[in-house]
This record gives sequence, structure tokens and C-alpha cells, in this order.
Amino acid sequence: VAKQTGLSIATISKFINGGNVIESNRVIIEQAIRETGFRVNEIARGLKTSRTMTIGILIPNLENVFCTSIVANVENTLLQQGYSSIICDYREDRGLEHGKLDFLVNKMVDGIIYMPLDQDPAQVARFLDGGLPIILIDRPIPGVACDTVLVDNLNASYHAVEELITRGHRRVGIISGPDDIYTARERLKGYQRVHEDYGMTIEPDLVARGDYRVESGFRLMSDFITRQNPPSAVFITNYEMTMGAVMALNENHVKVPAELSVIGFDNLQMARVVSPALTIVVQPMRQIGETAAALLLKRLKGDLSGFPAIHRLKTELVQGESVCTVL
Amino acid sequence: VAKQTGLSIATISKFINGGNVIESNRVIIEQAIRETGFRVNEIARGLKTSRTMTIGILIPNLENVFCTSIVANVENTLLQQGYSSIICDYREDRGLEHGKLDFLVNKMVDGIIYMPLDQDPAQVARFLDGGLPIILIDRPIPGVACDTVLVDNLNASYHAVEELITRGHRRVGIISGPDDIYTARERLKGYQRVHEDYGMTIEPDLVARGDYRVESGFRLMSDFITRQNPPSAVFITNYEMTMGAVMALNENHVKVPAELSVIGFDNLQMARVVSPALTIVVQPMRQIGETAAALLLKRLKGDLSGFPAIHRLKTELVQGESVCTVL
DNA sequence: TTGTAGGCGTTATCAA
DNA sequence: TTGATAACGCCTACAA
Repeated sequence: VAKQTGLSIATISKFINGGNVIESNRVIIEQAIRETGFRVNEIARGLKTSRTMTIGILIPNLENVFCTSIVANVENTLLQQGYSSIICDYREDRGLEHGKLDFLVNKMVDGIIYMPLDQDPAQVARFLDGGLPIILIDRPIPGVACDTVLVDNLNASYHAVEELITRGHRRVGIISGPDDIYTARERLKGYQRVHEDYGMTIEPDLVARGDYRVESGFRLMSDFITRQNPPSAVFITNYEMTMGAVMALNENHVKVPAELSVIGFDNLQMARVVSPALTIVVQPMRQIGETAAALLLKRLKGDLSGFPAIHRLKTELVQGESVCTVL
Repeated sequence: VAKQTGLSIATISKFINGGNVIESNRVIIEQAIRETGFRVNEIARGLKTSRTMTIGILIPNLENVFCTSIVANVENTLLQQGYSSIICDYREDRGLEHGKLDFLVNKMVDGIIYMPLDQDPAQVARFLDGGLPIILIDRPIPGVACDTVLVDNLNASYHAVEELITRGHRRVGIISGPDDIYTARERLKGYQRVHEDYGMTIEPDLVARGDYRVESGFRLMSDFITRQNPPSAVFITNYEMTMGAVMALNENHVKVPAELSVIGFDNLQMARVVSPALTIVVQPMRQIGETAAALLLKRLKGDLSGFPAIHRLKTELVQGESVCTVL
């Protein structure tokens, strides 16, 4: 390659990796590098060192702001330590999920930050056993010892519904998510527990099961508001469904909060775009990303203390004007 | 590696890559692969073949829905042809932009889909000359022959403003973007040209210069509506600023469209979440992604016909209820 | 400070 | 059909 300097390949390598060469050679080498447009082949380097200084990030869906926001923060932290990242999404497809996981491993990433859909412990275990650090985010995988960073979904939901109850609402609807997603189960549990704690019985009719997509939020909210005996408040348990629900409210000209109180989820900007501003549960995306990245960095350094670490972060209820007080 | 089968490494390699082996050996090999948990080292393979079956995608910002939506569609198309992708964002930072570009090249991707911020032709040229196919999206780089997929920004803007003019608006404000971004310049040109074509002079006061961020949309719209002589309509030229503008309208309780007509940009879902539904310019994200991917695939196959190809896609004006007719 | 030699996991060539 | 063997581009001793 850059051996047109007359020097040996080893010397060049040493120079590139910060070794000492005498001044005159330094000049020659630098010039030769410039002239030949030489660039180190990370591939070959990785092959030799078996460290690629690259970490993989695997998420269900790129078009999900919640995911990308976390990823952005993970990257920020990692970048400062000289790590690059390969971002992959699996389009919420279990087949692709495994494929992409393999892809990352085959690319010899040094570690993975992973928001799983599949709950099969074996999938993750086979890599963990191979010594590859994996940090799970947003959703745990029961049955496997793995570092995890998630949010206290149960209490997030609990406090949101509690807010509605203490404001006097007695019939609170919930638009919950699919049963096979951890966060959805936890958020539903929060709804149930707060009812218990306040000695209220749950009307099964008020528990609507969505699929975390915009359409289901739209459909289920439409359904709620067109009943002859609608709830006085509705809690929607993720961002996409919140959007759908708001669309339904708009199209049916429901006055919020006079006719219906609403608490949504996740996206602060969207909450302010809606009029009146939505009261929402916000997750600490930034903290999730940074915590996960820091934890991975720690593992990468060989520090296995506290393994498996489970970080459970707190959410916040951001007040808008979409909840009214019932006397 | 999997040589505990007693067979040679060459045979195994052949088998893995679809070569023929006799039935009995096939069984042995498959079992050994399973037992040892063997996986091909893509790194080493890439080193040898200099084809990684991986393409790089480089965008300014992961948290930008416009970007991720395109990326998702690129990926879909690529995936069907057996290509994987490495997604990188450079956080709208020129330094990082070059760094990530290098990163992708060093990872030996077979091609790159690239939404550039930097307009320096040399950056791209040095890779193009090296035979690496690059497809530019959303923004061209003048001065370099490179395949490009973009949108007809000028006419997108033209038609939006024309809609306002033909509905009787005579004083149309625009919240435009930063001068150093191609799409912003084009969109402003559209605004100017439609004024020319309709024989209207532009009031400099009505041309507000934003930076494509939420805050500037908020600030500039706030400014518009608190003037003593506000415009009767405002056109906002990207998604983030549209959100900011809507927030300003909400907080100031401006009645849309009675007091002010508004046309925004890009996000159909957001447009429906806002009440009344926003009239917006929507870009064909899906088509952009698919076109770019298809073009790259073509180059990857060695088909260089029509190089450099410039695809200029059409936008659509989606009617909401945020524009009123002035008599 | 510099050069030589060996090996990382694959694939490709060619002979067996 | 199979097996030796030589690359691929780089890094790490170790020797000069």
C-alpha cells in the first residue's frame, strides 16, 4: 500500500497506531498517505484485533420516535468514548429480529444495545455465553441474566390514572397495548392496581385492547366516545395510539377536557401541538440512552460488577390542559 | 473451526457457500456447525471477497421523521435483494459527517445512500473515483457527477403558495429555512417565483428566515401573529418549524383558518392531530427511499447506464381545513 | 527506530 | 468431491 515510501509496512503500521518514527520518515509517510488516499481497512484490523470499536444497536422500528430518540442518546455517549455504532431495525418482525442480531454479531460488534420483541431467553443467552455484552432496553427478557435498562411502566401508568381518579373521575377508560409486549402488560397492571388501591372496581368495558399502532388508537377512542355511556376520562398507553386517539377526538369534535379528559403518552412536542395541550406521561429517553450506553461501556472495559444490573428509571407526568376536575 | 468433522476447511467453506458435498458429509457438517455454534465471520469474508453485501446509509439526524421514514423504505427494498444496511447519522455536524462517511467506507460497504449537509464536491468525489457507488438523496451536491434522488422543492413550494394566492390571500408570509440547505433555498425560490408569476411584489417583512428547528418555527410564527399588520396566510417550509408554528398558534389562541390560513410541511399524521386538520405539502418518502435503493442496486450490479441519474419526484398538496378563502 | 515473520478466518486456485 | 495452499490487509512480537 503505502510502501512507496521505501519503508516497511510494519513501520507504517506503527506510525498509524501512534508509534514513534523519526521525524524525516514521519513527513514521508504522511505525504504518501495523502497521495495514495490510503485508509486503514477496518475490516482487516477488526479481523486481527477482534475488536472493532463498533457497537450494534437493534430496535424494533426506525420510524418510532421513542426508539430513535433513545438511539440518538446512546450514540452520543458512545461517540465520546471513540465507539461507532451500527444501527439496525427489525421492523417489528421476529424473523428479521434474529437475522439482524446475527448480522451484528457477524460484523463482530463489541457489544449490543437491544430492544427485544422476542422473549425467548435462548436467543440472547447464546451470545451472552460467548462473552458478548448485551444491554436490553425498554423490555426485559425473563429467564436470562442480562443487563437491562427500563422504565417503571407500572407506576407510570399508576400515577397517570391516579391523577384522573383524584381529580374526581370514576369511570376511567384505558387504551392498552398488545399482551405480548412487556410495557403494555405493565401499564395495564398499573391501571388495575390503582383501581384496587382506591377500592374501585374495573368495568371490563373500559379496558380497550389496542396494538400500539395509530389506527387502533383511532378506532378504540372512536368507540369510547360514541357509546351511550362513555367514560369521563381515557388514558392512552403509548405514543402512536395517543396520536390516533387525538385524531378521533378531532374528527368527532369532542371538547377536551370539558367532555372528556385525556392523558396520553410519550411525545412532549406532540402534546404541545395538540390543542389544548395534552397531559402526558413522558419517559426519560435521554436517561435511558445514556444509562444503557454507560453500562455497556463499563462492560466493555471488563467491569462486570453488579451483573446483571437492572436500571428502572422513573417517568414524569407532564401537565397539560386535557384533564378537568369533576366535582 | 468446524474441522472437528475430520474434513478440510476448504470443503466446509464450499458447503457453506452452496457447493456440493456428498450427502454423508453434509450431515456431519451440519451437525458440527450446530454443536460448535459456528458462524461465519463476515469480517474475514469481507476481507477476502471485498464485497460485504452491506450498504451504508448516512443521514443528518435520526430523530427526524422525514429521514427515518426514507431510510425505512430504502432498507425494505435493499433487504429483498439480500443486502443489509448500516445506518449512521451525523447529528447535523459537519465534522461528524465526514467521520461517519469514512467509517462507512472503512467498514467496506458496497455502496452508500447519503443525505449530505456539506456541499463540498471533493468529499464525495474521492469515493466515487474509488468506484464506490453513492446515491445522494434530498439534496444534490453541485459540481460532482453523482446519482441523486430528490424532490421538486421549488414547485412544491410554488403550488402551496399558489393555493393561498388563488384563494384570495394577498399577503402571504413564509417561514423559510437556512440558506445553506438546498431544499430551503429551493422552497424560497418557489415562493418568489409564484409571486412573480402572479405579478405580486414580495414584502420583505413577510419572509422570515428560520433554521428548520422547532423553536424557530415557534418564534417566527409568534412574531407574525403579534404584528399590528399580520399576513393573512403563512406557509411553513419544513416539519419541525411547522410544529413550532402550530404551538405558537395554540398558545396565542389564534383561530385557524378564520384569523390566519396556514400551510405546513411533511407529516401527514401530525397534520391530522392538529385541529383543524392542517393543509400540508407531503413529500413521497416512500418513493424517495425506493427509488434511491433501486438505483443503488442497479449500480451495484455494474449497470452504469444513465449516470449520473437525477430523479426529481413530485410532492403533493394534501388539503386540510387550515386555509380559508378570502373574498 | 526499523524490518521480518506469522497469523486472524475466509475464499479461490489448482491438484489430487 | 475434496484438500493443500496462497492470498486478503492488518497487527504484534521479536530480531536487527
